[in-house]
Amino acid sequence: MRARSTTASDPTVLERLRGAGLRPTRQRLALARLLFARGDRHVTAEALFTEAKQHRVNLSLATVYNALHDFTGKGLLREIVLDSNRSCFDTNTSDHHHFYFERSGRLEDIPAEQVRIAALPQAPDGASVSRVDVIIRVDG
Amino acid sequence: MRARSTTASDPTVLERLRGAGLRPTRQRLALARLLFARGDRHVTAEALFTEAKQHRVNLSLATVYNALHDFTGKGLLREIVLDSNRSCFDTNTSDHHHFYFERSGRLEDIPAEQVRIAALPQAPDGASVSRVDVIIRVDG
DNA sequence: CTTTAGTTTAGAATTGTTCTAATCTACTTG
DNA sequence: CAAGTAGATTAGAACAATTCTAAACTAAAG
Ligand SMILES: [Mn+2]
Ligand SMILES: [Mn+2]
Ligand SMILES: [Zn+2]
Ligand SMILES: [Zn+2]
Repeated sequence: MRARSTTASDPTVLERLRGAGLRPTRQRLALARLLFARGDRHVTAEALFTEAKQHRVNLSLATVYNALHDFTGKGLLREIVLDSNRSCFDTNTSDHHHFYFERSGRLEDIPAEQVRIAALPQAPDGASVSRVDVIIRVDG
Repeated sequence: MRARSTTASDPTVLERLRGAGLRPTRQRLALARLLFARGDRHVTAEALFTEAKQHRVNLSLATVYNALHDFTGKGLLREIVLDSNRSCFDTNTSDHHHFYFERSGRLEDIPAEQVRIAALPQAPDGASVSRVDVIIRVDG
């Protein structure tokens, strides 16, 4: 990992943070790299913190929480609640749902098209639906 | 509250506990009365504890947690996860879904018939779906 | 540069929940 | 009924996840 190399993938991550109106600090850049480097991910604050340490990124757990919340606030991440006592952040912010493997705690995406909601009771006056979460809990 | 009055509604609650294979202790009876007395409810451990205190029912928070988990284990309640950091128990154990009013934190039932799931990616080999949760998050 | 508003940090504090070990009690048996 | 016992309750300690605090830092603006 040698020092803090400004690799080829950085410009993208940097633009991403700037575009969201977030200062591209060393810590945020490092976390954004870990989060968005490859494909969609579902992470926990603690897991991301551990991963950062493994990559020799020095930051505090508080910063990981700050970043996850800031990213979520700017729409770069989405928070998923599965298990009280542990929140999970999803790098896939498009409309989709989840399989939740209760045994392993793993999450797997389900494309939005595969789920169709037939009808809905009137979302009460002046109330707008902000999101529909479908979580399919699986034993295996 | 004058002693532990065996009111008219007790027999039902008592049978309910016995039927589930749970000893009808004073604390469980009191909590079951609060929970099942009228219509479906969504409660938090802390909220139920507060409610019990208001009704001059003396028990500890640990007992509330124990009871909620025991009841859930026996199928008398169902646990809903909405908000990391707070689990919520539902006295309606039939198949149904929820509106979640993010502002107020209130939950409202949606009958199962009103939601239809079109298709599902193969629930991986040997894995069985234990439950499908649909949570419609509403702003209002 | 200098300034400043936003960010990070360590550690303390809070919150929700679970655990422990002692005490109690509902129910069985005699 | 009178033990006896498995199961339940309890206070308080312990834990784990998360948030807060206030001081030190730093990106970006001037
Ligand atoms: Mn976590
Ligand atoms: Mn917690
Ligand atoms: Zn996802
Ligand atoms: Zn419900």
